[in-house]
Amino acid sequence: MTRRHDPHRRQRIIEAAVEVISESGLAALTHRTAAARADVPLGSTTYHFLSLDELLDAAVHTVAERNVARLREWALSLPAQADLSTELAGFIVLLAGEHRQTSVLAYELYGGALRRPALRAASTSWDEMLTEVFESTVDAATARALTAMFNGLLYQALVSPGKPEQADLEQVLRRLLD
Amino acid sequence: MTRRHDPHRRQRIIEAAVEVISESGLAALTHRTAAARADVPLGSTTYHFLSLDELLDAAVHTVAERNVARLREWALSLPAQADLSTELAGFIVLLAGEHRQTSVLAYELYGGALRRPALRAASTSWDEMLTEVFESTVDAATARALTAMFNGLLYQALVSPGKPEQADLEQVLRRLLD
DNA sequence: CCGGAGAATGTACGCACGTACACATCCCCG
DNA sequence: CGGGGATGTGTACGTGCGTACATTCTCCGG
Repeated sequence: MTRRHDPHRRQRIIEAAVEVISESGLAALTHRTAAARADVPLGSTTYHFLSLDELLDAAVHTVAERNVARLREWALSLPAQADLSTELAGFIVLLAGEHRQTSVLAYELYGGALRRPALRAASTSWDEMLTEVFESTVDAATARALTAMFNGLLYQALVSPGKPEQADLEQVLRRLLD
Repeated sequence: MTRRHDPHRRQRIIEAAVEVISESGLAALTHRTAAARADVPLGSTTYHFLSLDELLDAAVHTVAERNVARLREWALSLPAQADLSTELAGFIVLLAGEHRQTSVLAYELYGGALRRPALRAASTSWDEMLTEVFESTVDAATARALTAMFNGLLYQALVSPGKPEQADLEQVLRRLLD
């Protein structure tokens, strides 16, 4: 039962922390919730992470990396002659639906980054990747506009009850892209 | 010294709570911080508010009302033939500069609203007022696009160090509005 | 003018938290 | 193969929190 030797203990704790903040939010992460989730004793989390902030940083960094990776994959999977408005509207629907939990956490991080510099890298890397992706298709100013608009639309989709309508989103995006 | 009778005690506590969350964030609001800020004993906050959530709700409601009022005032002060891109860029600079504290709180509320339904009304009312203002100038879909973009741009301005450049913002906004 | 209802106060309780630390265990290398 | 450093564990301490509540005070209506 007791896993006395566990070479991946540290990584497992980070993974547990990611699960906790994904499901229950940043405020829910404590040494105890992470330890319970990872099925390790309390002392283990304080041994591997000198402070709770250090654990939070590791978890947030992991989440940010995965978000950016997902975005990159999506961009690479786009058809060559794709209509950006259609594709982006579909991506928003996907992120607000199937990947809702991750997206909610992303915008919770957004809000938190305004007061906690440690979280800033996560939101910045997301914005930079968005702009980078868009700049391969449109000019720099439009890419910046699109990044801002994408974030605004995705947030609205997340905060509103019910599924967003892809057709509506597409129409709105066309105001900028057509 | 002891103010045994105070007809506006409840309102003063709400005001203190607004100050606390404006300066130090949502997480900083406790019965004790609010009481200290209002210069009343701890028992006073628990007497006037059955729970901390009730106090938080009152404070958030107050903040949301003021934000919406400021937005309405700004809209009414616009010159008749104003260029919307220029004016909006200036408004973003103003909100990210002089009114930074309030704006930071607004987007902290945005993030929090995703997990705490009690905060949702605050972010929703802001979005609705924005869209309402824009619809007096542009069509509905553009207004929605502009609301999303405005929020995205203002957030970026808040999270980035240094003052945003009004000319840059204006150029980005023109991608949608021209 | 006085009594009671509402307002105000101070204290206390129980809980969850971050962190520290003494002790147990394990692996690896000399 | 044995010892030492890294790893793992359980417990305890101090703090700040939300909340409850008995007590004191203040005002005002009859």
